[in-house]
Amino acid sequence: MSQATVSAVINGRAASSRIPAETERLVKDTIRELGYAANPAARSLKGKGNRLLGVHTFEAVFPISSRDFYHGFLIGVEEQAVAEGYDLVLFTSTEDDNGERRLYRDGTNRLNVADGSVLLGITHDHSDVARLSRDGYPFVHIGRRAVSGADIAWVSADYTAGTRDAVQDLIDAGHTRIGYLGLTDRTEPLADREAGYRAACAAAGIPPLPVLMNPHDLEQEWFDLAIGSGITAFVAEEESLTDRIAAFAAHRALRIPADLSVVTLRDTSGGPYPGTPWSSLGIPRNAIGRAAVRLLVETLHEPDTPRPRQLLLACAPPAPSTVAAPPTRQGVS
Amino acid sequence: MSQATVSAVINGRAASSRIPAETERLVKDTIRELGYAANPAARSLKGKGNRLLGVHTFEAVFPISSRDFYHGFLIGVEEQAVAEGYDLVLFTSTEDDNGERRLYRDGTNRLNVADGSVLLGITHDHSDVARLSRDGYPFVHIGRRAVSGADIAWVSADYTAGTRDAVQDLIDAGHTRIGYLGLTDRTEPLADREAGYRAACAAAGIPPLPVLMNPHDLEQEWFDLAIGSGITAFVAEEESLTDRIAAFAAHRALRIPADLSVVTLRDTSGGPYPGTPWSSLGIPRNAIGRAAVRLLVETLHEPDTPRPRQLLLACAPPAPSTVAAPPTRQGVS
DNA sequence: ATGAAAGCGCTAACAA
DNA sequence: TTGTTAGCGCTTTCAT
Repeated sequence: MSQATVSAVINGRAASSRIPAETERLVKDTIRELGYAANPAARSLKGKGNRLLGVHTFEAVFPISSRDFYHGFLIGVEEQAVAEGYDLVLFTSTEDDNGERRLYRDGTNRLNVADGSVLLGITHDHSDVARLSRDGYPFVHIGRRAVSGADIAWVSADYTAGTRDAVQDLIDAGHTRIGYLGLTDRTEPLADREAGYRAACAAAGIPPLPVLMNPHDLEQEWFDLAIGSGITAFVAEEESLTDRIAAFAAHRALRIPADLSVVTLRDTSGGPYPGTPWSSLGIPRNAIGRAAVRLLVETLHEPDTPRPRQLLLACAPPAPSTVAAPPTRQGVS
Repeated sequence: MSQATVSAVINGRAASSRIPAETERLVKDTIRELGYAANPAARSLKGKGNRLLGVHTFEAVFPISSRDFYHGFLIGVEEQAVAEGYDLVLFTSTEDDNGERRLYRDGTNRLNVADGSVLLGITHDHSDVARLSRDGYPFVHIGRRAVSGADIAWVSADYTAGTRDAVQDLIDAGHTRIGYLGLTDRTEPLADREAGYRAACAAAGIPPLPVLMNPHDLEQEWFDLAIGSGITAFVAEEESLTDRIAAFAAHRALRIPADLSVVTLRDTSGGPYPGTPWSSLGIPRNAIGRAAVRLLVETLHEPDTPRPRQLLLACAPPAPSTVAAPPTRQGVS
């Protein structure tokens, strides 16, 4: 009984290697008795992979801790990893001295310990991702990421369609002047939302009214002007923005949604009043996480099979909690 | 410039290998330029370790998902792993056909991919753990685990002292007949709690009144008997048990804690009434998780340094929400 | 049907 | 100061 025989048995190649059933049983029994366990490092050195999937978050978060934007994705990633029989590596150690999470550090690409990785989070430094792609390392990004010169695999919510439909609903409800509130930081997912807004406006022939500002720069004066100009609904990229609106509206005794409709484009638990959650675009985090892992594993198993490398998953439409028909204008009706 | 030179530079042995600073810079620059990354499988084959710490949960839970008993431990584990510069492997794939999570499966000990592992959860099958210990694999168990013939490293809350003190507080409040409610399943952590209860009773010279039953076997009749026998306080191992007590007490119009004091020995978010949480023993989950990783990493770095391999961390004493002085008996005062 | 041997990419001892 | 070389434990091809 040689090394080769044992290897064949362990790898289920007993039959194809024409090893007699008796020998196979003997090997298995001996393995059990001795407590032998194949060294994963050695087999992975031989190019067999180690059934490890990495998870890398660009922002410095503890992936496990719950109250986090990324947590929902992670659950999906984990569920699918279990289903595929992979274990998960949480890359938590990749923070460099500047507090940024890097993929490469002093020559060692940490991700390499895993057969493939799921990347999530925003980074403005696309160079690491580009390099990863150049190096041929298998990865899937959660969230659309455009990196010039590289065909990045990603899975994202369809923010464009989701926003378009949400704005369309406002239009259907009778709104004709709909404000769009965006952050100054234009990452892909935010640009997608804005594009959806513009598409809906264009289709309905109403004017796009986008404002890109950081929440703390928004002033009551700006709000009063907007309302004065006839805006009856706001669509905002984030809760931090809608929260400002809620405050401004309260100052002017405007009720949400009776006097003003508000939709946020990232799902939240908060709302303008206790018990009233914001109407918000639902992000299918779990499904995205699962899809990312599925895509990654497929790529790992059959690298050469052509397959779509970018996946868009539909958003859940906003509940109508802070959306209503525009108020009937006094003196107009 | 040879392989050895590069290796020395990467491993920070440039100085000790007396490699000129110029060569070192050249190597580093080239590394950066080429995007070279040392193969972690190969270095770990060479016995260098791969800075991966495993996390294995015996119960079939998704380690990441939050509302879980284990989540608090996991956060601690993760925080300390980050601090020590290790990445985490979540072993999610170790479920066998019977739905049990095994350490060994068809000859391959999955844990071996990580330099060491943190184990958590209850298993009645100690054989895997015993074998792991015999094989010399470095691991730390979260929760006390007694495995005959093996000196298991573990970190646990000091349930014995915590329970003792909690019962002592009841005694100090004037209770002299204190019921103990336990599950029929006697795992180490539960046995520890019971021991603490018995110790407090013995010290105060009051009778220990333990009852071991599953929640659904507890009947109103039993409760009435207990109250009739003069019991004025219950200490229970779990919320499922105190919930039964709350129901029984409600049937007899007994108020908690005015008529009956109740303490649970595992922290919970629930309580007998909305807004009233159970007085419960606080488990320092985060600290336990951190301590486990610290112990594991110490063992990894200095296997031969003698150190305590079992750690007990103090519990937080119960808040007084469902604890009060016993009612003054009618006709006695 | 089984065994011998090469080599995966690295590290470290040693030779030059 | 740098290069050569022998493994680490496994898989796999080829010879027996």
